[in-house]
Amino acid sequence: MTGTYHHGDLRDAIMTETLAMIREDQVHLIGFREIARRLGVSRSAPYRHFKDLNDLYVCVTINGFHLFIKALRATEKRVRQAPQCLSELGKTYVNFAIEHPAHYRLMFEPRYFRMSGSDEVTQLGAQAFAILKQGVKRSLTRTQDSQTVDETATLAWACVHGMAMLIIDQQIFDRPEAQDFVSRSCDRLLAYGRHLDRRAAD
Amino acid sequence: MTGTYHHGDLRDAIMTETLAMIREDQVHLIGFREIARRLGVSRSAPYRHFKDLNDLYVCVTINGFHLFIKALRATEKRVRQAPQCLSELGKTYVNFAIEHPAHYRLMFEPRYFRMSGSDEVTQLGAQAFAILKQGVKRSLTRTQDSQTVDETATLAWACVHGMAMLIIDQQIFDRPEAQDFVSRSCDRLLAYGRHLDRRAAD
DNA sequence: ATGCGGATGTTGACGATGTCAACATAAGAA
DNA sequence: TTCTTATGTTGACATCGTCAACATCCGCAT
Repeated sequence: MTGTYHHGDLRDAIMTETLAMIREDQVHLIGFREIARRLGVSRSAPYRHFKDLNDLYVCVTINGFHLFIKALRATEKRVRQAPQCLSELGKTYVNFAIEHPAHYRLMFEPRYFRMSGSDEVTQLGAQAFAILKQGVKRSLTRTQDSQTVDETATLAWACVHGMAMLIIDQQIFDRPEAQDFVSRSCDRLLAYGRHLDRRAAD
Repeated sequence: MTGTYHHGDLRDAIMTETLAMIREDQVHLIGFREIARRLGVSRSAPYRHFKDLNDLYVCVTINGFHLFIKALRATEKRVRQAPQCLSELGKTYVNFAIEHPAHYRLMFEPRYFRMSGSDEVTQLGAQAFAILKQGVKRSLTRTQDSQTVDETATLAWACVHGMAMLIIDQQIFDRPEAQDFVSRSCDRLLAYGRHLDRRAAD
């Protein structure tokens, strides 16, 4: 922070730059040498803060999961009625991907970054899925069969994940349009769920 | 083919090896040097057959799209009744991903391979989507509004793509179990579509 | 205040990669 | 046969991730 020798907050700067590069579709350029160059710091300075590239990715991914889980929990608290809650969880899910595309990619496309697994990441992913599953379970008032709940939750996950990927990947829509699409789609899928739930009573 | 100097069918062998490495989760190892090593050929022999790594990926991807479109068209012909046809198209879609995971990744996760776009690939992707969209359109007997058709097709795509990704990515299920899940889910989503279609008549 | 230890940044080195150019060999046409 | 073209090989270069050795700075105990 004094002259120029110490950067002051290199660790944070590296993580921020990484996210920026992912957002700007420059994943192929990511590397300690390039990041260091952009931050005006010598090539292996990053090694003082991260064991290796994989470690950097894991750290940012964990941050992302914390943000994600926080958003899901907030929605869970905000909407008390079960079926609406599920639909809102879906919107929150996809909107998170729209608003934090770089984090989302790290979290759900780890292969894209040649990231190898981490117990903490696995566990956070499970936590997030548990929230979604809980939402499904509460909205299926008549069918509480565990296998059905699991399968429905997986299907719900597939739908929101698919929407998220298509939107941030191919940029089919721009922001407001995408959010409208997501909102309508989640409502439609919810209506479907309720429909099924009723029929399951037969 | 004679002694050992000429390989005989190097081009094909390279593409096959590439697919094998993707299937075996060794994308991080893919490279001309490594592939050449595995095929017992010198390091830059592949350059006689592909301009560069990106070109290799594009060629394999194009093959994949041809297989994919063929499978979709076959289903389209096999099932004449509109709504069932859509559901079957969905199953065909996801089953293709299950049976050709490496091709599917190349086709729908181009970023994963640092693959830069190609007009031919884009065009083949559009062809595939058109088939899906046609299936949606034919099954929405009362709602032919173009925007609704587009949006529904996109949602359908998101659902099958999401299923495909979750299955080949996280290997949630093994083969037969996955296919059952897909089959049930596509039927459920179809029932949903018909339900909506009926309500749209109001 | 001084001086020392740990945290942070730098430089040199190594093996690996993608790619190009120059060269070698084989297959097929004339 | 000989010449052309397709295919495979080797050498070279810039780049990358990473480690080890070295330099500089900050904060704390004296």
